[in-house]
Order: sequence, then structure tokens, then C-alpha cells
Amino acid sequence: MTDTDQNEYRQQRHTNMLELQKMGYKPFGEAFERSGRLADVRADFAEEKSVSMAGRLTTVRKMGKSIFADLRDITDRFQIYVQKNQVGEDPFAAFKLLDVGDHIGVKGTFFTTRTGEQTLKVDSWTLLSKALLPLPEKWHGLKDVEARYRQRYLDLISNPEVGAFFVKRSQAISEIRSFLRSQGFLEVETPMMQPQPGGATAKPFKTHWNALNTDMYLRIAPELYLKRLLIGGFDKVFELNRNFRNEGLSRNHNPEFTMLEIYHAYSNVGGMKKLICDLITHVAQTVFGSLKIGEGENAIDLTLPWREVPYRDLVRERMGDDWYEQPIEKAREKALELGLEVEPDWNMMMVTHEIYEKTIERTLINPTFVTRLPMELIPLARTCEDDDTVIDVFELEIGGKEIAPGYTELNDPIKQRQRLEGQDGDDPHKVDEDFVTALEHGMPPAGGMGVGIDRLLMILSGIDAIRDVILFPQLRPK
RNA sequence: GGAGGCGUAGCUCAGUUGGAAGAGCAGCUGACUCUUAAUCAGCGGGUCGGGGGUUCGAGUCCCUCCGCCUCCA
Repeated sequence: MTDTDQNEYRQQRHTNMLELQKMGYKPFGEAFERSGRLADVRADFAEEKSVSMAGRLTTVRKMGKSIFADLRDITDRFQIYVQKNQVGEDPFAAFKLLDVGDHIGVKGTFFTTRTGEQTLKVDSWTLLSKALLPLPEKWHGLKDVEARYRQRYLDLISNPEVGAFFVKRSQAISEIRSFLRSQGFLEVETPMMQPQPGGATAKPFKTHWNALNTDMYLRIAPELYLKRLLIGGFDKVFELNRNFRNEGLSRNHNPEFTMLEIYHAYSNVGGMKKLICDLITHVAQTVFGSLKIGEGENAIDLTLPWREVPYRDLVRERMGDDWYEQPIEKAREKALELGLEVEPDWNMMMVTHEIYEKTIERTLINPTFVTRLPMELIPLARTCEDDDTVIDVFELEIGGKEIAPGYTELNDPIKQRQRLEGQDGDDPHKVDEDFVTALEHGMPPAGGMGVGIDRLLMILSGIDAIRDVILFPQLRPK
């Protein structure tokens, strides 16, 4: 018994492979020089022109002494025509042993069929790689959600729009990098393994460094290292890479996700605001071709300028002008009426923020900068000059999702220590002494910003599950 | 973690009240030199997610485990 006995498909294809081998074909062939990708070759189509192309055989229409078949690569599908008289008796017989899914290379000349389809008349062909398992069905494609993620390669083969999106994702990432570079920002790489996770409030993944017998954490944010670089004199830096948070899976959460963090010395929250407007509209325009996304109720218009509203004004606008003047009991009642669960010991700020997160945030469809958030929510940024109970910050909301928070960064080491101690009062060990020490050496005033890239791409492409914008989303191991 | 839904051929899916496991595509055999979801004729293909139970009899009902989806925490 061998594993080729597993099912009739593998067995049949194995048999076909052995037959081809007998006829002198190498089932897992060699390099093949093609004139170009299928779309490029098609772009230069001319009657009688000689070309070579390679791809995966996706459909085969056998008609006695001639065969029509489709080749596919990531760019296109192209029809080839194989005639017994043209290629010769043995190569024709061998071609009939090919299976859907095999990679082949072909050489021949262009012609146009009676029905007007650009086609390659094959002079010779070679086997590049045998597929021992069949592809998903050609017409319905692969729909099984689990299989699509666990075997993404099958998804990419049978659902062309999936591949098209990930090409756009790659272009968007590339545009973000070149845009920031053109503005004078320096891309840097900081540790993904950190002795102490910081820069955000989230559960980290823990791992162990054997040689040093010490626990390490996958980063939840690169922030504290990027700020060290500001102290070191890099005045405009960004990092575009993965963060890890030890949380569950959902439509909007993958435990590893792509984050862009940007820091600009001598700038502030206003500078960040300008930068994110320019960055997002640039990517929308160059990669997705429009500032308008979707239709109907949830259509998003990215046309500048974007709305800006202080947090408390927004709350008053939705909950009534006297929201902050009422007793806390009344606020709790209203939260309960909205179907929210609030704890009896929550204060006004906590109840209000619950309402904000659960009911108000999701209604902010067109880009909205929510500014002046309560200090308790954000420990690492500065308070406003005119009011030290609110933070000089924005949260950019698009499509009902938080896309990017931007700050005027806190560079006062004394206040920073107080904030960190206040945040984790029970466990003073969690104050990152090394970071506070760095601040004591003097960090320039700066604007800083984080951009959730996966969510941004969901917005720009109109895709509503994070799994569909990540090539290999995490799933429970089988 | 909680509630609900789903899991049947390689793929996409049916399966009635508990009574002989089905279709299309894919595969195999044959015919066919302009087809394109090729067509025509014929033939094979199943651990009904795993395990247990009820029953004369389970894809179907019950329990349990696994995985996926949706909503909630």
C-alpha cells in the first residue's frame, strides 16, 4: 500500500503520470522560458505571432483529433488549441493524458477562432508539473469557508477575485511605504520579542528564551521603541509590521495584525491629522481608484475635509446636551435602556465610553476625527493646553471602525511615570523603567499615530471580514 | 466562555414522517479537427465529521467530542 491508494483521483493521476514518464516526459519538469505572463502576452497579440507561455491547465475540451484547453496564471486565462496534425501523433496522445491542474509550457502561434477568441495554436508543449490531486470544481469554485482559509492556495486558484484583492493589498502596502518615504520618513524595525510588552493595553503572547532562561513577549505595539528612536535623534520614523494580541478570533480580530506606527518630532496631533488625510486619500486614489466606496446606506466618501468633533460634543449630540450634568444613576439607566451591560461601580466616564463604543462609534461612517478624549482612556499622550482632563488626541473613525488614533506624544518623564504607575498600580513592576529612563534623556515634542492596516484595507475594499484581507488568517490548529 | 446554525462523493449541493445514499461538475471507456460550463453514449465512485446510544431499522432522533460560521461576553 502506498499513499497513492488514498482515492481514485490520486490513483488515476498517478497512473497518468507514469504513462507520461514512459513517453519521456518529466512529471516535475524544469525551468521554462515564457514570452511573458498571459496578460502581457495577450496585450501584444498579433495574428501568426510566435510565442511561448506557461500556466496551469484549467479546462480541457477534447474533440477527437483536436483539443481546446485553457491555461491560467495569476494575470489571465488563455485558450490554447492542440491539433494532432500540428504537434504530431505521440505528443498529441501524451497531451490527452494531462489532467486539469497540471502546469504545462507551450510554444506556438497566435490565431483567432471563428467565435473571435484569441488563441494559441500549439506547435510543441512540455510538462512542467503534474498535479496529483484535483482542483475544486470549475464552475462553482471553492466555497467551503474553512477550506478557503486552511488551503488558501485552492482559494486563490479557483476564486480569481481573491487573488486580485491580495495584489491590491500588496500595492497598498507598497504605496504607503513610498508615500511616507517621499515625506522624509525613515522605515525602521524594532523588536517583536520584548522583555516587557508595552505601548498598548492588551494581553500579550508569552514565549521563553531558553539560552537566557527568561520569559519574553511578542509585542503588542512598537511604540516605546519608536519613541526611543525619537530620543536618539531619528526625527521622522515609521514601522509597518505585525503586532500580536492574545485575544479571540472574530470578524474584526486576528491575533496577529498589521500595524503602521508613525512618529514625527517637533510635530503634534495636527500634523498627524494632515498626514493621515493625505496618506489614506492617496492610497484610495492610486490603488482603489476612487474616494467613494460602496453604495447605499454604508457608502463611504473620503473626500476632504473630514469632520472633526470633540468626544464630549459628540456624546452630547447623540445623548442630549445635559448628558454630563445628570447624576450617574440616570446615565446607567440610559445605558441599560440601550441594551448595554454596565457594572454598578462604573463612573460617568466608563458608562459614557461603553455607550460610545457600543452605539455611537459604529454610526461614524464617513471619516470622522473624534478629538479631546478623556484622559483616563489614554495613558501615553499629552493633555490639551486648555483643559487637563482631556487628551490632545484624535481617533479617526471610518465605516464605523476605529482606523487610526493620533497623539501629541507625552514627553514629560515625570508625568509619564505617574501615568504608568496609575495604570498598573497593583503591579509597579510593569512600569517600563528603561523607557522612563530614555524619556529622562529628553524626547522631542512629537506627533504620533497608529494605523490598523488590515481594517483600513477592509474599508477601502469594502470587505467586511478581516480573514478576507489576510492571506493566512489564524484558525484553530487541526 | 454563552446561544444558535452547519459538517453527505474530489468540488457545489439535494436527501420528505426514521424504511434500498442522490444530482451536476470532476473521473473512467468510446465517438467527434473551431470548442469555450463543448456535446453524445455508457461505467465506476460514500467511515453521511469522530465516538456512543434509542430503534426491527438512523444521513435523519438523543448524548458526547472535533472543526467551521453567526451573534453575544
